[in-house]
Amino acid sequence: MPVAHDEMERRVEEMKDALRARGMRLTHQRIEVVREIAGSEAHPDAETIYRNVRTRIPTISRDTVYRTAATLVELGCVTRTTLTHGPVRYDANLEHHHHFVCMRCGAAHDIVDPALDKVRASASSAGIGSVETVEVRLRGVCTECERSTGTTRRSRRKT
Amino acid sequence: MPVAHDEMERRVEEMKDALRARGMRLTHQRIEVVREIAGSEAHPDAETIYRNVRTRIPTISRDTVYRTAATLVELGCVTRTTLTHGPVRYDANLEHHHHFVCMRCGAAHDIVDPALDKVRASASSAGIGSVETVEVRLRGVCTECERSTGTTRRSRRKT
DNA sequence: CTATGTGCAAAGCGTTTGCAGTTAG
DNA sequence: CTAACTGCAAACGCTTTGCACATAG
Repeated sequence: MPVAHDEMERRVEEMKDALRARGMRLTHQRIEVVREIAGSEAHPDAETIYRNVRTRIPTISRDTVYRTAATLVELGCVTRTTLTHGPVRYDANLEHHHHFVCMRCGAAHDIVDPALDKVRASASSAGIGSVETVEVRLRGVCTECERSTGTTRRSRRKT
Repeated sequence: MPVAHDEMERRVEEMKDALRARGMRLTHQRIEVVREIAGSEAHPDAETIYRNVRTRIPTISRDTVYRTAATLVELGCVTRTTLTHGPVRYDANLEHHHHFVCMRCGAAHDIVDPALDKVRASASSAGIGSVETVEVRLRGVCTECERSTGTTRRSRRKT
């Protein structure tokens, strides 16, 4: 499921501004990687970004994807997360949200739920440290995989 | 913080039984890896297990650690988790629990809190899939790192 | 004894890095 | 123009695998 057009454009402009503010050049490679990350809700990994951008810039290299993604993370425009084992995945949704991860296909869905946001470090965490963020991770089987029992969409290790 | 002696012995016996039940041999290498995983609450990675077991069996190889850990995961005695970026970490605590992860040193603490267990898939997740497990991840700075501001205990990438 | 497990070394995957040529500003 | 960026290839860290020897049962 792609990000709504307006939201995507907003994100793209924000990232471009951040790059410019750092005095970094807006090369067409960078712009396409930015568009790819900003426009996806699937928390894509570097390989997926690379594959998709390659349809537009066939000469782009994986290195540029990795470097641009790392830059966006540094700039705070994107977060890296390890939702599944295997490659790091990039998330352009900066709103506070939670995740549902399919144990069969590895697909990830954002979950925005004010009820989950209430989960706060309670007495149990006292003495352990100071909590800065709370993320709820739901694991299960996505509706798509439930329908096609047995078949896996992508070969990604579960958990 | 090590696991309580009795609990550790219970876990060790459970794992040995599971290995026997599968017709697998209880080699001294396997037993030491089992003891190491069962006795740690720190969610150690393969390298840490390897380093510690090596003090008892100097000739053990990393491969055996990986293989034994993989076997224990298959047998359901241990779970693999990626709490931080970097190496997979093993968790011998099968009780339902949550995690606090220090963003500075990467240390992980188990959190058992019935209040957190109440977090359930609410309306928001409807239509996404069927939820099987819920894990709450708290991120922040552990008390130890708060005390020694600036210094990091271990060099592990945060988040 | 003999099937299983071990250590070794080599390969695998995802990712990072040094370099020389390329390009945005 | 020239500093910044790219693509390449090589290196990296973590993990898995094929093989011949070693050992638990």
